[in-house]
Amino acid sequence: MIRHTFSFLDGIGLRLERHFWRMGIISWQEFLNRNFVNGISSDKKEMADVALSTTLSALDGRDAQYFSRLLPQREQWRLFDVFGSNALSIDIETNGLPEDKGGFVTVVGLYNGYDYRALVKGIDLTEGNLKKELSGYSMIITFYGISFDIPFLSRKFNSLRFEIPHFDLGFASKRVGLKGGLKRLEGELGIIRDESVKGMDGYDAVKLWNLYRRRNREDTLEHLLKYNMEDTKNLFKIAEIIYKRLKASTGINEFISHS
DNA sequence: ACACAGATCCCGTGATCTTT
DNA sequence: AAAGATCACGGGATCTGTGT
Repeated sequence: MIRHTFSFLDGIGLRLERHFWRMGIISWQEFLNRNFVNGISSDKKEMADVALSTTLSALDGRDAQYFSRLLPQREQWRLFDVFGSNALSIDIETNGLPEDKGGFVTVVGLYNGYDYRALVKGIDLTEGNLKKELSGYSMIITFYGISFDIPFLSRKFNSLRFEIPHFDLGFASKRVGLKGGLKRLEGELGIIRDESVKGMDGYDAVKLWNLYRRRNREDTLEHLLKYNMEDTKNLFKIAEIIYKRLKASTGINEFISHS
């Protein structure tokens, strides 16, 4: 989808982008091949050509940081086809308190499509380990992580940087007409939760953590991790679905030759 | 070369939503 | 309860294409 995207260019919005598609300009290369493009002046065309060739080489180099700055948050989903194969879903649990009242991260769940990893406070949740686990990935997937998980982590672990594209399924799902939180979304998309964590929510995770700390019971921690794992893994499945729907909603599919 | 009309972008503001 | 992005909405600014 990123190769069909023009709306990051100066003075090009979503409308002009669609206009290009209608005229048969559906990729950067086709834009570059033309000397004139209906809808923009030749001055603008030249500027766009320069910008596009820079972007083209950034794509060749799979420069995730470049693209995270290029696209506004709400359009970062367009990078999923290029960076999704090297993406990491993130879901944190906390002790439930506001940060200025002693709130802290208890669990950071990470899933790259193959392996699930959980860093647990008091065991292996350290800034260094987090950095190690995050490094090398090109995209992060969260559910409203933009307003919760990522700022929370950033403030607790000062040196962490999330300078890669962020596919936030909370806002994305809303855009394709799906309402509600993660659990409800799973239900609507037919994603089944494991019996042991069915009906649980974030507050249950808080209670499980407190139980684990007070009674030091390993099985409560395992239960908490199981819950977090379901959340984290499901983000990946949902990302695939939402990406397809978002792409379809742009109308681009009508202009891509079916072969 | 110039002016106009319509298209499009862009920048507030305030309300809304979900996360633990 | 706090944070952050988005949406809807509207008005102002800018650009494009057309006609004279």
